[in-house]
Amino acid sequence: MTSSSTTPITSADRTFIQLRQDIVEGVIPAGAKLSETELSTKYQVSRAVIREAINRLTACHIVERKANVGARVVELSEAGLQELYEIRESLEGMAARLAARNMTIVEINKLLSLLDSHFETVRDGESYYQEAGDYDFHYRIILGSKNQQLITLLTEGIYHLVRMYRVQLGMAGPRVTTAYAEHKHIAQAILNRDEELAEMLMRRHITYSKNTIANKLATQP
Amino acid sequence: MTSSSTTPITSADRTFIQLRQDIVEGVIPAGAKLSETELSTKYQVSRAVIREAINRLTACHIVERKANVGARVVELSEAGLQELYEIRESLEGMAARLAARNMTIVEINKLLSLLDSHFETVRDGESYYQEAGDYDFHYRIILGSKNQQLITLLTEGIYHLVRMYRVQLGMAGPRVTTAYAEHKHIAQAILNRDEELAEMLMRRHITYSKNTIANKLATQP
DNA sequence: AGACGCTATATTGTCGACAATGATTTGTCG
DNA sequence: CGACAAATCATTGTCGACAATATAGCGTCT
Repeated sequence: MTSSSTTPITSADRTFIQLRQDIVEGVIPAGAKLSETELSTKYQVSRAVIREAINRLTACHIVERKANVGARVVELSEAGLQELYEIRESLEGMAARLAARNMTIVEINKLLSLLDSHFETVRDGESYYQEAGDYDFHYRIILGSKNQQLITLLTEGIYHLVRMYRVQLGMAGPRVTTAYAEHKHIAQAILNRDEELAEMLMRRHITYSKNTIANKLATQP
Repeated sequence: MTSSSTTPITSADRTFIQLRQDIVEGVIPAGAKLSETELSTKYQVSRAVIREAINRLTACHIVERKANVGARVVELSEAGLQELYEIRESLEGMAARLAARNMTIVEINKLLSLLDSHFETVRDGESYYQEAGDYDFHYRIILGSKNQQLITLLTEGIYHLVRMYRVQLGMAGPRVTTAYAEHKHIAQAILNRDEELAEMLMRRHITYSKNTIANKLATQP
């Protein structure tokens, strides 16, 4: 996290974040219709701020809106997951490449020590790693790219959709330790300033990750 | 193009498209402040629809908004161009890869004949190619990826920013014919279903394109 | 004279009401 | 009895007014 404490000032910000969280966490289920009046009473704000929140959600591709009809939460599908992860592969691969180019030494060292601390939790058998740890790792590499547009595109846009898939499919499983090794390799490539390798490893890492989730989706849709 | 003629029904749609065009074309200059009241009188609509239009523009990264302060058109900079084209390289590279995988034979044939028609205009010395022709080519490959999220991300989001850079720097020059050859090679790779090569060629093509624009920006900022 | 604090002003954020559009229900006709 | 059409209803789109916040200008104090 950067030290810029971006406290949500405006009411629309709070509602947007709240709504997004409720959708990602599944409190509002996938495919549900978002009635503006209903939500305005539920969240105790005017319809205008609900409207703005919904508009921002559509920008993240978390909800879809049709003119004069209304907005619905997106449906989670095999095809959608495939598409999303193709984009992730592309974008985060580039992020890894740029991180290998632009991350400072101290940032890389912090990344490595982060992985070390992860290793301990993994060895202790806690599956804590999956959610927060994985997020931390990818987040730091994205920031390390120093590409502001890429950063906002991923962190504000795509990542919440990714989280939505993960949360609503109840991710867990044997992939944890494997992912740790892959993270380690990526960090090593970044340390070596090997852009090519960093990108390739990240792309493969994400492809593997996609297959894991796709299996979950196939077995328990 | 799909046959779905998405006629902008709502007033906010029209205003959004109009505003976006005015910004991209430079009628509203880069860095300008967007006063809501001012624009509402200028475009003869309520402040609410101007607000919604501006919100959509921020989603495209064409304008930036600060809470309780206002919205400004983004500034065009060397760094911004760099960032934008790194994203383009990544995303359109992936699009080319997916196009090689998913485009139908008839789509590929149409792409090739499109290039043939382009060749004639190039040989006749018309620089028409640069704007519309280049756009057509990339657009078809993006659609050919069959990845809906990628399609909207590029066509609704990033491409308008790219166009803004191009338009406001007055693109033209000797790159035209070179780009044609690159396009030809990419199409050939797609025809051969060579995903790897298609992605690589597209990435290089975009890198070259970036350098051309960067030179313009360096000489006549 | 310079800096700090306060007030005035302009702009954005929020709200409730009205208008327009789409969906539903009901009634009539074949 | 089924299907089509018209009217009713609910929901979204749009608007003007009010409240909250930031900026700018002025005055005062050190």
